[in-house]
Amino acid sequence: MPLLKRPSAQRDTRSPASNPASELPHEATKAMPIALLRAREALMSRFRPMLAEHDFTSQQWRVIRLLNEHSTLDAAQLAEKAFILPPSLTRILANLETRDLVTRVQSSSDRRRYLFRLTAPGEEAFRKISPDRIKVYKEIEAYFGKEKINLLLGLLDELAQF
Amino acid sequence: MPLLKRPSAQRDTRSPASNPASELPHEATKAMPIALLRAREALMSRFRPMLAEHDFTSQQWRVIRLLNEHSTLDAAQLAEKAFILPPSLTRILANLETRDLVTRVQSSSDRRRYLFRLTAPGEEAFRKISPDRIKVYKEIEAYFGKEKINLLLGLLDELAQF
DNA sequence: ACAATTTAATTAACGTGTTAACAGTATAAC
DNA sequence: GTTATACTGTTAACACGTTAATTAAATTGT
Repeated sequence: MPLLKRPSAQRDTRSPASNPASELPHEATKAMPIALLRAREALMSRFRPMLAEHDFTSQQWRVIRLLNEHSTLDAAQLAEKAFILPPSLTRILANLETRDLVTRVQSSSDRRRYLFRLTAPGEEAFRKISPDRIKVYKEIEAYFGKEKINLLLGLLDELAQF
Repeated sequence: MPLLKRPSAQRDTRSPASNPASELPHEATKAMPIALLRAREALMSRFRPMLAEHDFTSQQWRVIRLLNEHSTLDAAQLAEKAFILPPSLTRILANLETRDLVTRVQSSSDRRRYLFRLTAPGEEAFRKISPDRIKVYKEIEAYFGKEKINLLLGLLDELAQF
């Protein structure tokens, strides 16, 4: 991997075609967003087919999984933990309610808020998929190794605080 | 809007005593997909506002940037380099053509193929945005450091080959 | 108490992600 | 040369991402 050579590259607003691409200062940084995308896709491509067999998208599954862990959450908590924006979450929850996998109860202390929880079929769906999911986790760990995973996670967390 | 908070890895559905922490096997791996998402969002949240000022989405911009680097590409090459699926790319190119930023020419050797290139206004748009973009790259590097960026990139590339 | 502000969730509008199916063209098999 | 197969880009249908505006309820300031 090429390291940066000279700190005096000031006029690189010019076309990159006139400059050897590998020595441009921000070559690595420029590749980061897509590298993150590709890495994520490598993982998701393993989960998606197995979720699709049970008619779940990865986002729907994230909500199911969180409700299984915490039993009741309001929309704001779900949005934060699942990293899903409120408008998307509204649609996802409407979908899951229609399928009787999730129910909502209006909070009595703050009537703007709704508390969501899994129904019995929702819990059942979670238990049914969990083994497949764990199998994929094991494959990832076998390929990549737990130390690298933790190293990568640390870097990602630090970058996320930018 | 969403504040950052460490995911508290706590499962209270079973007694942890029967399963020591070292045997909670996939805690880290489980967090990877969202960690990748959060890291990417930290970056994109810097680029999006500045692109929006020029009426570009990040995907549209990726296409513009690639056409600036390679001058002519067909749809398959664009899809691969920009990591955008063909149906999305079709819509993006239609949008950019409507705005006279990109033109297409049917390949004479293979008439299924279309070669895309920037128009003069397209090149102008690229040059206009580039300085802002480079400023963000520098901020990222100042925060994170080039060594960590390259370390992270290496890990991401390796994970992407899973 | 009451108006102004803030907050939780939703709706609207548009662009993209994802899968499946399709039309037109090129290549391979025969 | 005709048929079968594979490939390129597109369309269709649905779900999610993103921003702005909206509704209803809580909180603050006075």
